[in-house]
Amino acid sequence: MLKELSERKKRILHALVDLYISTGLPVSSADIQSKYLPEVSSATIRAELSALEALGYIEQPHTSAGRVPLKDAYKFYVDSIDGSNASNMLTDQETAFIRDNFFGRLGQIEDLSKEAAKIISDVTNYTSFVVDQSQGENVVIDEIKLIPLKRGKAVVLIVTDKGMIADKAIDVKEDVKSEYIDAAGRLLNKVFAGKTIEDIKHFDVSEIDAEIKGFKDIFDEVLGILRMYISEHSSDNVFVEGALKMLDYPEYQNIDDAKQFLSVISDKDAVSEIILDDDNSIEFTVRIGKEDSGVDKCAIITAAYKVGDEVQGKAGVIGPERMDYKKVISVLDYVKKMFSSVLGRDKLPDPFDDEE
Amino acid sequence: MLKELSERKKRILHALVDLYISTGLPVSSADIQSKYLPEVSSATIRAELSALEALGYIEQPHTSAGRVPLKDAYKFYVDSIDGSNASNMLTDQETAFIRDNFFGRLGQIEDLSKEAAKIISDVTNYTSFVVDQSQGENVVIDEIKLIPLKRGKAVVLIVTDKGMIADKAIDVKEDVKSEYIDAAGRLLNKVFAGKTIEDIKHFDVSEIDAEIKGFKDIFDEVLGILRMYISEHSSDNVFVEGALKMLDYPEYQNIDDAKQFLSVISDKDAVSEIILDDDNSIEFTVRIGKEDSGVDKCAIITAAYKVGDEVQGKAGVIGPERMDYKKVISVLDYVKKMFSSVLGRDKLPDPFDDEE
DNA sequence: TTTAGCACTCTAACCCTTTGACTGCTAACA
DNA sequence: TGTTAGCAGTCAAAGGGTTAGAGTGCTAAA
Repeated sequence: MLKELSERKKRILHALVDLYISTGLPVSSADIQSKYLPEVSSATIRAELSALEALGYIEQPHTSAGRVPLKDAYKFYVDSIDGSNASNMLTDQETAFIRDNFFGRLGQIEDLSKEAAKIISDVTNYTSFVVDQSQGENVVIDEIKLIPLKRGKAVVLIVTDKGMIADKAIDVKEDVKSEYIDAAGRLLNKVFAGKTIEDIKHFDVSEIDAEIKGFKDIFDEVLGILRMYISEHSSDNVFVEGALKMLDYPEYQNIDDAKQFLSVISDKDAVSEIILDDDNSIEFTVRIGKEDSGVDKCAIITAAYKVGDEVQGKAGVIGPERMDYKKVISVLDYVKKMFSSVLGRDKLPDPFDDEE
Repeated sequence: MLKELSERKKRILHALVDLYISTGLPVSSADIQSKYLPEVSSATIRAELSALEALGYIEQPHTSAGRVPLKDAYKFYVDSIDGSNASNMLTDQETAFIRDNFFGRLGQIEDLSKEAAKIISDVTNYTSFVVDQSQGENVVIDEIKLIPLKRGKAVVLIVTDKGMIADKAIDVKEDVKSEYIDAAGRLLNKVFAGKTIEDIKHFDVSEIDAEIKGFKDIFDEVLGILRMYISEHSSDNVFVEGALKMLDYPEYQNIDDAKQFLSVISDKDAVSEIILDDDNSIEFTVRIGKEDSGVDKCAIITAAYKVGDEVQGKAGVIGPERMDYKKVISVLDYVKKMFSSVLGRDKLPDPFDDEE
């Protein structure tokens, strides 16, 4: 199906997508001729367009209209940029903006993900998302801290190799001694430290039943917190920004489409399903017009960010099919580097101060 | 301005608002006559409508159209229900739904607020909000805990009389001794314990400059966390549900209005500003067509929920002016009771089990 | 193979007319 | 004096016809 096109056909197809991306209007042979191929006549281009239409790359909304790209045309277009030097599409201001915002935020992976989503949306003007997968099932519990407060409360801190995953206040009996809490803490560490989330899932309480007798209440609370984390965490690590920006594009001037889009995008489970269902090993994914997801008429560009060889999460953009792919890919590429840099303390191309 | 209307004018005005609420279309004299006042002719009603128009209650979109209610008409309409027995508007299913959902959730005030917002939106089919004010500026800091972790990190816990307000990981130098952390903790408590959030706002660092010398880094981090809390917390306790439901109403079929509405409603600061700027002492507020807030064309109904005499927060609905006021007021009234009941452990009209 | 020229097609915009839903007014009536 | 029936007047919305113009496909010549 993807038969090799002649060089001129390629140029024409590329020009057509380019024009359509910037205007959103059907592209005529004259447009292409005047702005991209002045050396041939519009009649020639018309003939080529006819051929491209027969090949299924483009179509006419009606007989006397220009051509509009179809999925294959976008795919062709995306392929033609992916290989090239994407990141120099960004202006110096833009890279500076991204970098400054990225390093302005220290700290938690959550803040970082959220910030990244905001940055991507700000720079591209499309809806963006970040799914953080770093806190997955192979997070190892380093330590559990039990800190007694006043009034019969205590705080449980669960510290992992990737940071903190939970901090909840629980009730303990008002009159409990601090030695008791300490003992409970030691027991909890004995039981949980070194285990992964995956381990906890299949955890069998009866095995250690005898030991925990005296600390049943506290033990159950902690187990409850861990279980909660396992069941709820999947939606906690999805960050969507700029959902309303989609309404600026003519594709979404129809209120029903807009509503459909917004309701999908504000459902974090749905978002994470859409994002995560493609192959983890591919660094860039571009999907155009995904019908079954509830966000048809959309293109989704995803980049996996890694530390070393391990995928830590995905960041991406969701926008109209007619999207500024070059820019989006450039931005995602740069953000990807930022992520690797911050998370893995790699060297960055630009000099900056960040001590470990 | 609120001159007393004749009984017939009242009936006609009430009928007109009723009809307009259910259809959303301008109401003609014949509509009112056939469905509400068959004993007089449409001509008579026309004469009355003319009078009501002169009084500023209603208007015609254009000469040959029916009448549409203006703000005063809605106010009149709302007044006419507020006094009556509002809560029997709800079906048994509805009260059961509210009650079950309310008590199904135990626990944190945040979960409760969020759940309440969801319930209100589900039952009324409008956008709802809950603002929790129980964690205001007179929260007293009980204690600050500094807990050292591995790898040069430490956790700061700020405990208040109302619960925990912050728990952030901070960096400390890798080689710092635990005595140092303890000392820093003692200093922090000396400085902050017993103070309110309000106090912190006007806190003058220079006063205690000498003492904190050795702990400057940690001290600054904690102060940063507190400042962050002060500046950001106002948006943490605003819960909005069902924002997209507004798009179902014909008033918001225009994409620009919809966008305007959504952008206001998804900005929590803006929401809390809109909600909180009216008098705290009034238990029910109905505002119709608030121009300056960015959500004109909307009516906002707010109920303050209390424990004892103290306002704990506000819950409400934001919807088209043409809103089912009776139902909304009934729902809010019932939710109000639920809140008082759960938070204050009052007695409820219905029997249910809730042990202290 | 490319090009210029031309006839053809189809949408979008515009204007004009018609329709029908209301009202306001008036004259008659209780 | 208040109410009503009847009727003329008004206006928005819908329908229909025309025009303008943007673009194409085709053809014949270069």
